[in-house]
Amino acid sequence: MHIKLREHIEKIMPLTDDEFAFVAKHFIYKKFKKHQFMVQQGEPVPYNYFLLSGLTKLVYTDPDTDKEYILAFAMEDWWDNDFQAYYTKTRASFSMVCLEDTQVLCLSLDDFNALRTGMPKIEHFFLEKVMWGFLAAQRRILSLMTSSAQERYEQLLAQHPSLAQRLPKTQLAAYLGVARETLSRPNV
Amino acid sequence: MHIKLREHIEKIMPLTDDEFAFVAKHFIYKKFKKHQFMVQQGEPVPYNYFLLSGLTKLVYTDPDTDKEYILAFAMEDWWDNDFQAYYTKTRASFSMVCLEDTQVLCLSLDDFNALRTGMPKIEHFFLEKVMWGFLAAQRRILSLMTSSAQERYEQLLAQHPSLAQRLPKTQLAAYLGVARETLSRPNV
DNA sequence: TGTATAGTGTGATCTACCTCACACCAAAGA
DNA sequence: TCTTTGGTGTGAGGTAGATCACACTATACA
Repeated sequence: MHIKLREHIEKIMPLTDDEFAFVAKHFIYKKFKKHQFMVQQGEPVPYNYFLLSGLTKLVYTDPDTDKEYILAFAMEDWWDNDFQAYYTKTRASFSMVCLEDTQVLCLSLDDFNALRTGMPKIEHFFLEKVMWGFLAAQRRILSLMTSSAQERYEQLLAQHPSLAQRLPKTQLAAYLGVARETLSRPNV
Repeated sequence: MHIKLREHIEKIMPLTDDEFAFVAKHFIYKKFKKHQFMVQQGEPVPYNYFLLSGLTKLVYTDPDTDKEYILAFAMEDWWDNDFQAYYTKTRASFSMVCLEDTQVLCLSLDDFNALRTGMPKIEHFFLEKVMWGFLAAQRRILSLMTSSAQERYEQLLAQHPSLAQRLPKTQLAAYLGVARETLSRPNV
């Protein structure tokens, strides 16, 4: 079951068996059902999550309007979390919700820090991960500023066709920051 | 002159004199005049930049409309760049332009990699930096989705009053993704 | 097997914001 | 000193897209 984690890490940084054993023992396995909340807005965030299977969303719910804004989706082989709350041991600003049954490997902050100090190589891996996450976020900011709703929808369909198939339009709209109805309107 | 870099790094990770000497020798000093392009859209990006003083913008210019979209500002004690182009040795998608006379320390990609491998501790520093950059980007995405132009303007004034004073409204508007005129309209 | 519940399309308003256009003022450079 | 350039406010008109409302279909559940 941890084999997926190993493959995932070794895409960036090869590990000896001993090294991976050291990494693996810091993770614990959990499974969640569709609709379950892995992280709840307003609650502490004890773990960081690496998805083995399934599909999750990271979502901010406006307390006044109850409108949902989706910051990220995650599926197999992705990390997902309210990283800020996790990393600063504060309460979650977002919820992380299962859109399908989901299996994860969990990493507590203490274990994360133990990994970082006990095995400097792992910092290389996470630096790489976070850097690409940052660049993706920057592209999304640019896309929000430069592109129309329709264009952003088409970009999403082109870049993540699998996501678009697994998710209802309501969820895609909440990710794109547009009204659900807009995605059905005649294309200009 | 490198003292600012040392202070900057040591906010996150203390260094011995030897360690810092090793770090410092990978950087070279440069200065630029207001209006100079440190990075040019379409050109290679040989360096990463740590600002000692001054003010820069990272900007995407739409080739068709010539409209500017500002991804980031940077001032003293910040890093700024088209990181993707830098890191992948591809051509810049953005330009980096001086809005004031600016002094920087430059780090080539080879030197960056030499630092990372020669001194694993430095990965810790960059991981920390990039993580906070990622979280800031995520907050900006959320703000673009949830908040009106006026609200985003007020958030900016509240969070970065110094920036707002040093910059014309045209630049702030290009950062917020709104028309310049909107920032002058009666506040709702 | 029937009844909720989720997902989708479509029409009719409404509005925040863009665009264009122009006037005014301040700072910069010849 | 004059002239250019950069920055700002304000009006009028246009539009992408939000919002509200409803009908239709498919899936889940008792």
